[in-house]
Amino acid sequence: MLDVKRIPPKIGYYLAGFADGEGSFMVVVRKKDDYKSGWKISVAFNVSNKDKVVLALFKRYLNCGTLRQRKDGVWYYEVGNFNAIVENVIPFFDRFRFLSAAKKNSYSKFKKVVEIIGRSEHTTKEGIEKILSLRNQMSNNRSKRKHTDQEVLGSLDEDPQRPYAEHHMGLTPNGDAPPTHG
Amino acid sequence: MLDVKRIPPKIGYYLAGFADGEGSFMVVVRKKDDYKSGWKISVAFNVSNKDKVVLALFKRYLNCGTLRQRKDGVWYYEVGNFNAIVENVIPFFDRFRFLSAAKKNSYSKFKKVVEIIGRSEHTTKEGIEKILSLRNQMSNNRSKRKHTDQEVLGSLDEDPQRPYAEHHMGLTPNGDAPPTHG
DNA sequence: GCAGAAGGTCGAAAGACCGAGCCT
DNA sequence: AGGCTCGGTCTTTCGACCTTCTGC
Repeated sequence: MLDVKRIPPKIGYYLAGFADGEGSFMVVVRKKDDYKSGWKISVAFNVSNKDKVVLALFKRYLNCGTLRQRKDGVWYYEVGNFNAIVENVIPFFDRFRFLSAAKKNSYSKFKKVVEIIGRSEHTTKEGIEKILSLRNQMSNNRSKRKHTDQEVLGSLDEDPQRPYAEHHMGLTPNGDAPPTHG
Repeated sequence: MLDVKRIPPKIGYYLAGFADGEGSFMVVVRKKDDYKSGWKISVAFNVSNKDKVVLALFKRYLNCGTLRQRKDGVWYYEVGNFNAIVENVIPFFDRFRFLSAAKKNSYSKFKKVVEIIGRSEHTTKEGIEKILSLRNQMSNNRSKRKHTDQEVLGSLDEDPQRPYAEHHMGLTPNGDAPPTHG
């Protein structure tokens, strides 16, 4: 757990102000065929800038995340590790709070999604429905998304035990009869 | 003069961090035919954002400047008043300092230009040369500029009494012989 | 079956400018 | 003659996404 009391306030508030303008809290929804539900749901925090200095301060004081240079030359700081989001990122921004309406909004929705994932409900239909709803309420929604709610939720209605039931009815992968439990 | 001691540090550092990412210090060079030198030189500070909240805090705590909404919907905070730059903006950012290399650079160059203008040297050829040089050293230079150094400096070499001397050698605008001083 | 690191990219939101016009 | 405000807009930097790969 990040000890926010050890962070100099002048650094903390500065980074919070910087993140208010340049940062982004994301709910990531990706199609993954090897996932039971077919969807990989995660959260991430990122800040990008041409200048590396402030991003290095984020890495240092949040004590987590990765710093890389993108192909386009822009420096990119990102925390995708769920435990680090819970133990470091959230305690930081709960101490050094956002002031803009937009960031307050997306951050509070982000935290609700984190709670759902923390209870491992992001693998259930109900959890995913809640997460998609929260994602839609986020102010940073730019509608650049590839997968609509309908696409995600529709696929969840299928029986996960027989994902290709429609196409492989009555067949097992190797053509043999299904094994019994005995 | 802005009393920076009265600004809550948490607000001050937050705004400095925000300005590090979203703000801009500008040296403004505009063509003005009714100016003696033909060029109007000034400085300005601005911050823009879709969200109005933080910009309103700038106006409140810097206690100067204008806040407006552009045609494209983006909110725009700007300080163009020279006295306010000297009495409010600079004391603020001298107290709540920038951390990124890029902003430190452009801010220090900006202050040097302010000093030159403060001594009223921006009306002399030497002053304008210094200002253009500093403008070129600024990290926020995006080369979007309309007027090149050559264009500005070249026009300063001309005798203001005979602005088209090079092209009208030996000719007066009406084709008559040049008038004598008598 | 799930998570994280790393790499890549579109397009809107910013920055970073300019000119007119008003005021003194 | 010069300072400031308002109105406007071009261009690039980002925000906000996506994919693949690796590991257990």
